[in-house]
Amino acid sequence: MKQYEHPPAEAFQLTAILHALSDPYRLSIVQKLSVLQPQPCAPLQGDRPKSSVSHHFSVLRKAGLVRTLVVGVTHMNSLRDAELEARFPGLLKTILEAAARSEGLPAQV
Amino acid sequence: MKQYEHPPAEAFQLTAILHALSDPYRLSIVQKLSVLQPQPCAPLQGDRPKSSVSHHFSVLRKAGLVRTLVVGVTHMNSLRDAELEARFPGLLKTILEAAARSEGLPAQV
DNA sequence: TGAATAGTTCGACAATAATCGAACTATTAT
DNA sequence: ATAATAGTTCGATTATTGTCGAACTATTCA
Repeated sequence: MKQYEHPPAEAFQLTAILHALSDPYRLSIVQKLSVLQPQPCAPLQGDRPKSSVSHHFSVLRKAGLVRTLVVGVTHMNSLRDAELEARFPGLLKTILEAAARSEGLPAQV
Repeated sequence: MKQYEHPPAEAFQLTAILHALSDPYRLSIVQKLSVLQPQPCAPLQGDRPKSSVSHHFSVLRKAGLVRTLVVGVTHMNSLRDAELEARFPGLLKTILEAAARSEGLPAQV
């Protein structure tokens, strides 16, 4: 049951977090996790091949957004929301609110 | 006195904003502007060549973060903070606070 | 043990983005 | 008109990211 490395909260880098969330697919993963967590990778996969999904989760983990717990054969992902809140208060919540706002609008012309 | 194109606030894309701010140099420009605006490009230039600076300002403009007003020979930049606040409440402020927090810490090991 | 499941790692390729010199544009000052 | 100033645009180069198939690992189940 080998587990992942996760950076400690003190090592979170704002620019890495912003970069991680600047990808629409990764942002959508974080949005879905914010509603239901923890959750394995599979339901968040969309139509992408597993190797891409794995790559994006790795980016999210390295930025400190997601913690992945290996439980048997599935990898359970959750947001590190408490740690993020302690390190960068309001950041995740505000970005998630903004993400919710930018949906359901007429396609960007 | 030709002026720039700036996207309307309704067209702001969260992911473009996050991407723009995920670059440390651009983030530092936005930080400096938040303290003193409007401001020409030159004082924000650092040690970079003009063409790079120009590129980064273009990214910031296209994301909707910065408005550039051509005044005579200088280009005065300011944050589009009111419009950003209307479109994505709290976003810019929270990111700037996070940026302030992530400074003055021991180098990331 | 063997097969199924869930996801990772590797490696190659494509796409996007950053960097920077050189030439250019617009405005102001002489 | 000429020159100086402030910044842009172009084009080439490099660096960083994203994508995806194929092979691999770890765990569970039969």
